[in-house]
Amino acid sequence: MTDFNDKQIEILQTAEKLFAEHGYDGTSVRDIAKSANINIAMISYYFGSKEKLLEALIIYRISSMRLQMENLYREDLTPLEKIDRLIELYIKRINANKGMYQIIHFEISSGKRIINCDAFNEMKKHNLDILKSIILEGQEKGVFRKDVNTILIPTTIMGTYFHFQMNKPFFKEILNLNSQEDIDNYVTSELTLHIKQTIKALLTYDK
Amino acid sequence: MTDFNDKQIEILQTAEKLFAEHGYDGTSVRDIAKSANINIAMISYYFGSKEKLLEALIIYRISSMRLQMENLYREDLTPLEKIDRLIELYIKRINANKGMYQIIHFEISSGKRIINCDAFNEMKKHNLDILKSIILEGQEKGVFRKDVNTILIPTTIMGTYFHFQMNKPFFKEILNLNSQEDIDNYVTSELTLHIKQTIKALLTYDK
DNA sequence: AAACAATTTAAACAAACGTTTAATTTAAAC
DNA sequence: GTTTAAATTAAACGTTTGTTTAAATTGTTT
Repeated sequence: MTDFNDKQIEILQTAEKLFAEHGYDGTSVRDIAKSANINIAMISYYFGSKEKLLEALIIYRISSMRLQMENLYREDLTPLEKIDRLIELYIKRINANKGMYQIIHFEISSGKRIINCDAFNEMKKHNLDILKSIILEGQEKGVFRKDVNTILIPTTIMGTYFHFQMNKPFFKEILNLNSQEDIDNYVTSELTLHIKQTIKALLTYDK
Repeated sequence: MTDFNDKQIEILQTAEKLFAEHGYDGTSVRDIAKSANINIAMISYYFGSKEKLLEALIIYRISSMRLQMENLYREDLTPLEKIDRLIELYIKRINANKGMYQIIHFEISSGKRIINCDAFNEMKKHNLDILKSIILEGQEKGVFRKDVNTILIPTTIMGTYFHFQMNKPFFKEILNLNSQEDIDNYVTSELTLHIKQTIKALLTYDK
């Protein structure tokens, strides 16, 4: 089911790029074909339809998006250090799958297109469980406060990241970030720091 | 420039709803015409084109989106209380303009469509200035820490809110929120609390 | 080399798209 | 009541959309 040949993968990657840039509806199969240097009919030939191409793309990407968090859970780190590492992993993964997230978020939030987000939800649940266990560990050790809404912590981490990316033009202006490289640097330094600082403050703050 | 008659406003509101639900490209002028019970030609007649309709919509909405933050700045509250009020104002306004934000975010982040987001950026700058003065006041009073990235605080507030809304299906499932009413209640209680708690922790936490 | 299936192509398909036209109805002014 | 402008309509415009066809090419097997 998830075995695609080189040609199919090339189409999937091209589609991913264009869907992320211009949206699903904003991208025509001719755009994809031209960008991938293939004939239009090849999309129907390999995937059946444009909609099935989107489904295939989501399956193709999500299956390889699982976080390598299991080892983190077992590592010999303090709860605070684990939170730091967790945030780094989150950002690293989103950065590596920026396009896919852009697509999924729009298609899910629009709610119109019926896409199989079960795999996506399962992944989120799994990540949430790992976070829960880390926080519980911190709470038992008396380092973390107990009245935090654990479920909303990944939301704050990812929300901050995405909202920054969404308002790139604004931040480019007020932070004098002229190139994409400047932005990437700001993300991996300042933004990551801000998120770490925020979550750690939330977890350890005592009123 | 910003004076629309009743018919135009009806079209604008219908377009706002559909654009927010299905995206700009996902909505046809025929969809809008049918939903607003008008003839297709009326859109060209009143606005010139579909793209100009979008521009008119953004002008129409953004001009009435200014926050009533000026009074907040002058009110006799502690910096912490002002932060609380600020967050409430943020969420209240986003809730009232949910559709517009959905549209703007997608169109801006896609970057393809050239829309006049100057007014939008000006508004954000203005809100940022008010936040800066509140934080400065808190810092001078010794209540707030001084090594926070003020610029990214609205990003965390709004990002958390939007990322929650984007993942509604996921939260519906794990939080047993069955109706839209349940979700709205969760937003105004739990989610708002979480955001307040997070920002206050970030501002007052001392390492 | 012949036969076969898999791949790739150009061309055509009907449907939907945004927009325009020209005719008609409604409203206002005189 | 006639005239003039604004509002509204159905129909058509030329493109672009996703998809299919049938022929041509390539690769593999015998």
